[in-house]
Amino acid sequence: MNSSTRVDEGEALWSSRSQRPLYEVKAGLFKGLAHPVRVRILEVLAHGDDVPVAQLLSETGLEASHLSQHLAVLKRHRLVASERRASQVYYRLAFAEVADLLAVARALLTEVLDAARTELAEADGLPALPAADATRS
Amino acid sequence: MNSSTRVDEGEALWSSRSQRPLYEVKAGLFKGLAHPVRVRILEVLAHGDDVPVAQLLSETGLEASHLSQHLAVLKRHRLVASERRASQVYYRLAFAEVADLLAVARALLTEVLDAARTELAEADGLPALPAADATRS
DNA sequence: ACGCGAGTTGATGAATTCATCAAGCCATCA
DNA sequence: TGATGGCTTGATGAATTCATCAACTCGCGT
Repeated sequence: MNSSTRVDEGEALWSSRSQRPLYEVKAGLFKGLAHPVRVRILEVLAHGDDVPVAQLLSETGLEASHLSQHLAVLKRHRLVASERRASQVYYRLAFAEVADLLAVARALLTEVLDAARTELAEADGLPALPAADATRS
Repeated sequence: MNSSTRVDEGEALWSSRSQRPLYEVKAGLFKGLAHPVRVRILEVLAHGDDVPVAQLLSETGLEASHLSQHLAVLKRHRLVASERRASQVYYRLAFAEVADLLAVARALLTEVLDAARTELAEADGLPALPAADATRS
């Protein structure tokens, strides 16, 4: 990756004057979502609002620092927001659209996986299976 | 393009029996989208259907092999499909949902960028600017 | 003030992804 | 058939992202 043009990581998505082409910004957004742990976190947040880190910790079974790093990435991308109340920190999606994005992604995935399954079946001359539903998660 | 430990890349999204947790698959999808060039390509494809490589080549100004590599990534993720007619190769989105995803991403981005802009303005005690519209691309 | 629990930050080596350059295929045309 | 345009594939070093550990900050109870 071209080092001179690099303006990323630190500012992640927005880059002050936003003179950056939108497709770069968009790619940055996807990069922020491009990790299993982060997707998991967002999905948990998409369900219950204002989730304490402790809960994320137990639901994901991750080590605190590891989880925290990913939360930091999500925060840099402004996909989540956090608030400290008493001794605990609570996280939530920064925008409802984040949940929308996950939903659309799931819809697309359903298509893709389904098509792939069908293709494989055809290739093997097998009948298509009843297709497991991807309604949840 | 390593080969030993790699379980990814080759199968990208679906992994045969799909016993892989959905959030991993989803992360894989986002990974496939996580690059400026690939976003650009998808946006071009989202507009005109059945685009010849030559057009992508000129619209992006990329070197042929570079473009091709990204097209290959998109194809592995099954986001695009290609077809060879005579001497040229044509690409198109594999599913309409891909365009949906891009659209939702743009909507989210609008929110994020807008919020960020507002925040910055407030921090500087400046009045919010008229906000450039991100309707296109 | 001291000790802790709850999280976050920093540093570092390992694993991935990128960009580039050199070859390699496939049609089409001379 | 040999040459060419139009793409794709492979290989490799450079740049990034990840996972892990250790150190550190913030509140709260004693």
